[in-house]
Amino acid sequence: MEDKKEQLDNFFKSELNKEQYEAVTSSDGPVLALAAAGTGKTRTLVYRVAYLVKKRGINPERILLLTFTNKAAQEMLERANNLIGTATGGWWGGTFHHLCNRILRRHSERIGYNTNYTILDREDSKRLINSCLKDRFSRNKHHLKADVIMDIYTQSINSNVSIDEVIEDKSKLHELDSETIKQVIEDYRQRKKKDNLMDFDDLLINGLELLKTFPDIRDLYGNKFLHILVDEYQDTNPLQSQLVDTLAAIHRNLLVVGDDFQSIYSWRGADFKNIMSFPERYPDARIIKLEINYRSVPEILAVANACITCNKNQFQKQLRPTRKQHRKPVIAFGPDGEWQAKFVVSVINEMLASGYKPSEIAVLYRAHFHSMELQLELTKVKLPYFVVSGPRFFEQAHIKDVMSIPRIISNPCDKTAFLRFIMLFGGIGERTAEKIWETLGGKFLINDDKYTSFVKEKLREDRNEWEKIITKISSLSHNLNNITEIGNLIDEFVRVFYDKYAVNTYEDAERRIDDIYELITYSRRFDTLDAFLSDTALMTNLDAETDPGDKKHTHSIRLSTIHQAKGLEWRAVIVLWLVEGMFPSSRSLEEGKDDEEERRLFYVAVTRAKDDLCLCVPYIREMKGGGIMFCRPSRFISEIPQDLAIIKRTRYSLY
DNA sequence: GTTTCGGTTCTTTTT
DNA sequence: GAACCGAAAC
Repeated sequence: MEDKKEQLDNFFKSELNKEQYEAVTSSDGPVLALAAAGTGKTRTLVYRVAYLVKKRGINPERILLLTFTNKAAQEMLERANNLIGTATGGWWGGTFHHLCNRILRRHSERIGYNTNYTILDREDSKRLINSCLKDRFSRNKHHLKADVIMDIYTQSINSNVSIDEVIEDKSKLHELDSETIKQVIEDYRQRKKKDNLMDFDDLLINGLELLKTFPDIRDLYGNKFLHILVDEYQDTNPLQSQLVDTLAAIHRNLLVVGDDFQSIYSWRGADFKNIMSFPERYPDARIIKLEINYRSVPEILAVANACITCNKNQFQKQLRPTRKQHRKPVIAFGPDGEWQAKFVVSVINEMLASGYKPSEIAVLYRAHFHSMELQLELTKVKLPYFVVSGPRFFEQAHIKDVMSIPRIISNPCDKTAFLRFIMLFGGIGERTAEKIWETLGGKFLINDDKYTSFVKEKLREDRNEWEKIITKISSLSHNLNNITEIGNLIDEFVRVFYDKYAVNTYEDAERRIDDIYELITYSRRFDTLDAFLSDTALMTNLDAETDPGDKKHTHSIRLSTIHQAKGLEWRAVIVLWLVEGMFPSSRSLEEGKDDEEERRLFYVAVTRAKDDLCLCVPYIREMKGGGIMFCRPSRFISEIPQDLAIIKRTRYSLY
């Protein structure tokens, strides 16, 4: 027995460096791990989980692992399971939204919500705000945009600031009618409550409210989670940190991991000072610094270190290399986007020829549209690539179209879904759809006579198709939560109606129909309709979330925004469009904001690379009107000392 | 009064 | 490409 324990100890010692070991094996109480890029942050978390279960005998159900994406949580728990040796279920891991959803599905009745509430994604929320706007100003012109209102609302919530303050802040730029905005936001709030809807922010607010107002619920979860681990702590917003503090109040076994250099979500309310004030909120916290970088060659780290010293408001620390000298990063100057695309293709070809696998190469950029030319070029030369969530899978029009059916089945008060569904049929537009909803009395009842005759009257050529769908839905009404039946229903809907609709509406109907079949297959992983709906609503992207063993992932070059590259690494990283106005983006510098977050973003891009880093700097940008614009190289390029990089000009080869 | 269609404008980052 | 707006077509 003693032997085994010692073996276990030695195992952890041999697998980790001194600081990692300290974090992994720390006894109870709060711990702050400041982990610079590539210093084994994930490794530390994974081993911590394994240590708690294996060495300390903690039941996995009593460990909560909060991460930035659901995928990250999945991966970590999988790796921990591998370490432990046996697959253990019952883990609680995922995003803050995920956690809140899980809690709310059990207790939301306490705050006046049915437990089968529907989650609104951004587009849904926007539509709902728009409809609130219309209700209030039916005829009168209103110059307000739903986008603006939502932005104000979200910011106020995520930064924990009053709506007035947000408006005042914005009013420095544009005059805003604060009374109207507040009215519309209030309408929006009430509509959500009445129709049993929650937007992303509501998940956090309501989750927190549940914990704050009901001591029994707070104690239930406070007691349950013996250990709480939080990844990417530098990107938590006030709401999220309150959630953590509330949940950790009883046991106080809290391990947070983060790096202020990599805080890139301030526009979502995140503030890296949150991580720095951790020791004030937890005076007994142990602070562990991880600075030894295992990922990148020294030449890349030199560029990263040079970059971040230009930020004044950071807590200076150095990345210490462990790897051998390799070669310097390349900065490539050339004419325009077309050149860049061709150059990148030639670089990739060179890398593939020298033995790199496609999956070891990533192309990163500031905004999705920066990769347009490259995508065309890659397609042309038939290099396999995949884009990490341009338009997100579940936010595409055709997916939302078919998803509207399960949504109204799950929550008959979901007006947005109902309108979307009924307006697919020719002859029914916004006006008619609203009237139909009124006839129904704000709730979808499949066999309501008044409503069926009304719809039939309005329908033009799709009457038969509509009847078939309705019959199918009502035949299902006893089996509502059965996911297989729902899959069959969508299948039938496509065959009877949507296939034809798609062909008439979209150029790429075939691809879209394929997507829908993929969706049906995907749905079969879930046990219930409700689980399917809430998981998909919280999911970013089907590609990013499906198993990494997928062919697409192992044989393709990855194209992604830097934001979505967070936490990942590749042998070779190519960064596009390093010119002023694109990166840093001109919008981020508006309103007198400083450029430090953009620089942190650049730092994140650089530190993703293990062996090779290539920064592209075209000097001509084609504008929308067809004109061109000359660009200055990004300040992040100018800030790199000349001797740290190899400068290339207008050539199609890397070395 | 409604629906549909065509033109215009904008695309930072995301749970 | 897709959301929004105004004008033609039903």
